[in-house]
Amino acid sequence: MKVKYTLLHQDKNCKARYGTLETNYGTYELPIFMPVGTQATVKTLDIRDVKEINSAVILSNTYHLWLRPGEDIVNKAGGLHKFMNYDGPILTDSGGFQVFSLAKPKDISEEGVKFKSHINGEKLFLTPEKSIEIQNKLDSDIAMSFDECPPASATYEYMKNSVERTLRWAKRGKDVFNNPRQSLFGIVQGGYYKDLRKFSAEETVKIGFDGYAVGGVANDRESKEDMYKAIDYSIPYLPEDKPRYLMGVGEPVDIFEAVERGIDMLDCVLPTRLARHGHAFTKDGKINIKNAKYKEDFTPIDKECDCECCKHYTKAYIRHLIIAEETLGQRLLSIHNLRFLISIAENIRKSIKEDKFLDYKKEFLDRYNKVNK
RNA sequence: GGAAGGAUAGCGAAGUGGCUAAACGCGGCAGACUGUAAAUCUGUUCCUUAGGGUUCGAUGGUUCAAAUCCAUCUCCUUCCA
Repeated sequence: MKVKYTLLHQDKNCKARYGTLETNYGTYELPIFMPVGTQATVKTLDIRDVKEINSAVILSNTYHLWLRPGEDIVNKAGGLHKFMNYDGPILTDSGGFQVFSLAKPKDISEEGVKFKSHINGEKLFLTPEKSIEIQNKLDSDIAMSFDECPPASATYEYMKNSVERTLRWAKRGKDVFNNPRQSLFGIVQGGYYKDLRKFSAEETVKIGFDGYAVGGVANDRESKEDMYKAIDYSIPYLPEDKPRYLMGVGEPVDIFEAVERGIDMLDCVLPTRLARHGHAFTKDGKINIKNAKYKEDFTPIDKECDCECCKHYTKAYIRHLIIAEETLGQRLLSIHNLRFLISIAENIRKSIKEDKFLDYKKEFLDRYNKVNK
């Protein structure tokens, strides 16, 4: 089935929305934070860990699975869900982000994008049709349109051409799309140019998708204000009855700012990457567990947190694990950081239903920023 | 008792007359990370009141100049008795 969004309540004081998303694997409340599992695994976690933290949708990546193990193998396994033993919704990114992270502007043509494999340097060519065909085979619940994700610093002229090409790619992808149980989301680009965001959003909606994403954000060390503007420039042109997904964001503060502007879904590698690098979110700000001051700190990372890491382990122990490069440390911190963001999303949903989103946002951020720098 | 090799910053290890407060690695201390080329990357790591000061086992020499050459001593490793 196609995912179905139902708007149940909008906060009286801002654009924050509470709703539900019906999927092949049940109905979930939005807004949600979605963990990233690029290579059919949320790094360091077992699928039981992922369920334990009350995760809903998880991400995977077309580009990575295309290269390894190959979409045909995943297809033979019975699709991505069976392959990775996950009976919840999966969203696959199209490889569009890899256009940003792996390809150079000169490698991008009307037909598609030339890549050099990050694994062995092999020359690869990915097109909108190919991306969709791979995603159809992977059999995720939500496929993403193949887009160019240009840096925020791109010139107006570059961005305009890119937006127009991404629209043509979106159309081409939709035309070959043929998996009846899968949904397809379009992606709004346009950087921080108001008119390009509007144009991109309106034209993407004209093509018609099951949901809409705001992309091209948080990829160029731009200011947070610019990033929030990009959302503001895009949202007004998106239909109310479709889910809105902000791609690749973010930090706790960004989740609040995005939801306040009408975003329903977010994903980010930050919680798991920070975890692997020894950083942890806490209600009193982000901490670096490797700091010497935690050497003899026998308290949990966040004593108010309900995750398996905080219930059973101390900072001193996790610090030891991370410094000794024991993978359990990375796993425990990943569980904690993901649970931290997911529980924020839970509280956000509750607050929107009570028209108290802005109160919750202020309460959370006042405390989070107080000690943090 | 004899022979050979060695002793360099917290550790390991380069350096064999000036460009050396001394490469590099580890360890230590910090920082970055936003649709994952990311268990990665960056900075820093003798003291300092920032002008300098004191270093390369110890002491004494040679030299304009020594971690680098010479002498003696101390300790370590290996080999021969």
